[in-house]
Amino acid sequence: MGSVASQTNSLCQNCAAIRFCLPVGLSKSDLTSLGCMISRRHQLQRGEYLLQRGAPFKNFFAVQQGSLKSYTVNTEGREQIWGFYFLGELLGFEGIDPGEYPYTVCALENSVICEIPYGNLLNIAAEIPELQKQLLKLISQRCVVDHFVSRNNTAQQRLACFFLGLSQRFNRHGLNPNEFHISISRQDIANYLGLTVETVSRLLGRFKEDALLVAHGKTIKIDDFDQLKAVAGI
Amino acid sequence: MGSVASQTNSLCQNCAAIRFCLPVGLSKSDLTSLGCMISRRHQLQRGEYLLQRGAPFKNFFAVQQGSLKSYTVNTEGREQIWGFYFLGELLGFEGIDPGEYPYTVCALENSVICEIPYGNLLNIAAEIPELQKQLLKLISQRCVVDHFVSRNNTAQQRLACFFLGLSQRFNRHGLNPNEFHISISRQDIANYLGLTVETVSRLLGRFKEDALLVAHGKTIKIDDFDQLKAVAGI
DNA sequence: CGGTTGGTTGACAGCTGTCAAGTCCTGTGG
DNA sequence: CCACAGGACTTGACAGCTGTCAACCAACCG
Repeated sequence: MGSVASQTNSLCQNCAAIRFCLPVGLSKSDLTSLGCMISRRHQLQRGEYLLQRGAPFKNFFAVQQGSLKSYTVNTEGREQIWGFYFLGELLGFEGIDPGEYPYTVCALENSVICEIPYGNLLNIAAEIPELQKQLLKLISQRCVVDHFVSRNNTAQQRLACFFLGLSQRFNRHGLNPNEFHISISRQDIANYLGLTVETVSRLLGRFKEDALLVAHGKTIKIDDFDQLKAVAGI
Repeated sequence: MGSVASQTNSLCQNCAAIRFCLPVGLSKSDLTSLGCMISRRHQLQRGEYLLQRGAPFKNFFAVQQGSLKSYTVNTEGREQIWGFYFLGELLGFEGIDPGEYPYTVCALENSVICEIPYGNLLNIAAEIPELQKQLLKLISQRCVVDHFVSRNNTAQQRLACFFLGLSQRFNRHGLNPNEFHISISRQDIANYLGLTVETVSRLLGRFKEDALLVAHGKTIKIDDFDQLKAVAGI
């Protein structure tokens, strides 16, 4: 797990996520204060860990580049994925109450992650109303994201919901909502949705047949949004 | 939907949830400030609505008595339950980002709910560090609660997880973790877990046979915690 | 007492998981 | 550039869990 000593005062100003991460609505001086909050930036290779389940809660993290997944392992040794994290998204706050992180987090691709000490963030958020608002907004957003796929849905509905949710998130980030690249394996998709790889694979085949979307490797191209929504049941 | 004009200055001081709701760690004067935040208290009969999906986000809510469920209805007319809310638990923050509540909330039994205008709460939280901390802690708690049951689990694992989670929450509230009363119907349990009533009913029968727990109507009595955890796979 | 709602139990079908084999992709090393 | 190895992904056969449909029982209430 690498890290870089950096000129923290410009960390946020030059970030690609400035329009939707924590800095939304901040003045230039407030932005500098926030940048100074960032205690370090983790540079992770694919498969490297940002944190381990049970580690004492100290920091929030924000994705500056790349993507991550969080997961736990149950007694049977099965991985259970909580969520995926993309550019500008926050993670770690589920550790506040228990005082330790409830999940392990690892990089899906080469990634850069900002580490923000929680205590400092609280202090500065109390002084900058816009930051406080945005902090809560991002947490709220995350809660909705993780409810987007319901346990009630059939396999087909879940998978459709999953892609619609991704599309929505990427769109928010200024990316193309119709075609995007994810570093998530079929296994991880299946796991996140509570399905098996085989089921996911079969459904992707069916989605392609029905001209809903094409998953070519890690590239997703949504061909028929309305139909996909219909299939998703939303 | 009824409401009571009230002496807001003492609202929090006499509440049964004072030790785990928002007031944790507050001085008496801070407590009064918080109490004054409460714009009204909703008194709901069973089945009455606190809010409807799509209503503009304005307030947080805290459960002062009773219990609630939040849910959406999909295009097929199927109810999809997001969560249940008990004494001292917060709800509504999922509306922050979208600017509207993403779910309908209705009372599972006769309940009393504190309404806390979001803007005011932010202002006061910025001034009272303990309140800010507790606010985030409660939100964090909720995020973990709703991840307690994984989509990966089998029906049996989900149901076991569900009761373990309830037990943990009630324990936190100073109630008996081994035997408790819930106002949740079998249908709502099934729905929350992504199962059918029939499956839940059958599993409850099996749990009883295996001496794990007895569900007599709405009363849950956990007989063998370790075994139940083993079944839950946690 | 009867009607209604909620809960339980049974029979059966179908979706999805399991197991297995085969194919594609990617990175590595010659 | 090619060959190869290993993993990721796809496809098929089959079984079993869970959903669906139906009937029945229990509790509650007018």
